[in-house]
Amino acid sequence: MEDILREIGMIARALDSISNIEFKEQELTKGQYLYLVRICEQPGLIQEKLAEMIKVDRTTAARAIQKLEQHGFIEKRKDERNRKIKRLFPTPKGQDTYPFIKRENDYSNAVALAGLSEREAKTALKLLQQIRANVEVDWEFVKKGGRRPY
Amino acid sequence: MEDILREIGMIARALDSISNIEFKEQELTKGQYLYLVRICEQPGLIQEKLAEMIKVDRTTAARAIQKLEQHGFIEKRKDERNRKIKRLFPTPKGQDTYPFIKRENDYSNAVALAGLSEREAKTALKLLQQIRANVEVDWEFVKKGGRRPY
DNA sequence: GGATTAATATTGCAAATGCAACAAAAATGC
DNA sequence: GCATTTTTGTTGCATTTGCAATATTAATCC
Repeated sequence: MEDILREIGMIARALDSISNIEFKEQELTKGQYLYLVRICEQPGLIQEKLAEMIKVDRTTAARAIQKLEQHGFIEKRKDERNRKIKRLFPTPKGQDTYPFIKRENDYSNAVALAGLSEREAKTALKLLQQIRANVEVDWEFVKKGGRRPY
Repeated sequence: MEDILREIGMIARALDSISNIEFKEQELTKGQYLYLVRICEQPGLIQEKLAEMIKVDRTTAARAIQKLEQHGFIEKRKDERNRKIKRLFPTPKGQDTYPFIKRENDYSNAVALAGLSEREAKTALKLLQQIRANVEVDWEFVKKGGRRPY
């Protein structure tokens, strides 16, 4: 059984750490870039879905989003149809920040894939998508209090 | 350019979240399992190297290790040759906890690889190892204050 | 050998993270 | 239509996380 967990953990922490350092220039504190890019790409998203996408606790997402709002990167708008939800939209400031984040992420991605052929990169993406799909089932199960048999 | 960053981030956060929930039974708080497994597998390790292995800030590692010591999972021993370093060793309690962590990690790994052939799993590991090697160069560079050109 | 630099460890702060608990609106069941 | 459950959002509290700054020993440079 190949142990891919540790590799994935190391890669994720290293890249996240790099991003957090580099995004300080944009006045974004730890983790906020994760939320902002997704809100820019899918305006109107609600925070519950965003937490699911990112795989983070609901309350963590709530506070990160609150900070983004306080610092003028995004705004929350009430929905007339459904008074329970608040839709998230980037402000002009948020939209201005987006290209910077995208460029940094693209660079990190290129660094990560260095030395791999086009074909290998495609394979990596495909395998990772499958792994992610597998893992998110368990994540939702355990998050809701489920107990895994091992 | 395939965007593997987000997939890796999602997978890592989901698995880490699952582990943190499941290891509460072992009285391990957030992240501590990462350090404990490695100390069990490489007794005598020093905390600086451990932080590098895990890809986490030195001070974060310092405090996680301090907690593990306070709760009796590991102990720090002074080195006679080099008075600068402290070597880390699991206590009997730590060693008792190790198999539980290993079993959980193995299970998560199996879940992650579900639906992949033996060959695909091997490929995934190989690609991830390469990606990790690529990424750790930049991590160390940026951690030391280096500025990446993007 | 003495001065400078690097490696290792620690502490002070400020901030993010996440569980528990709560609230309110919507969806579902009968 | 009403009771129950689910969805979505928030706040309190304890904890981890990480940057900056400091201390101490070891290693390197002339």
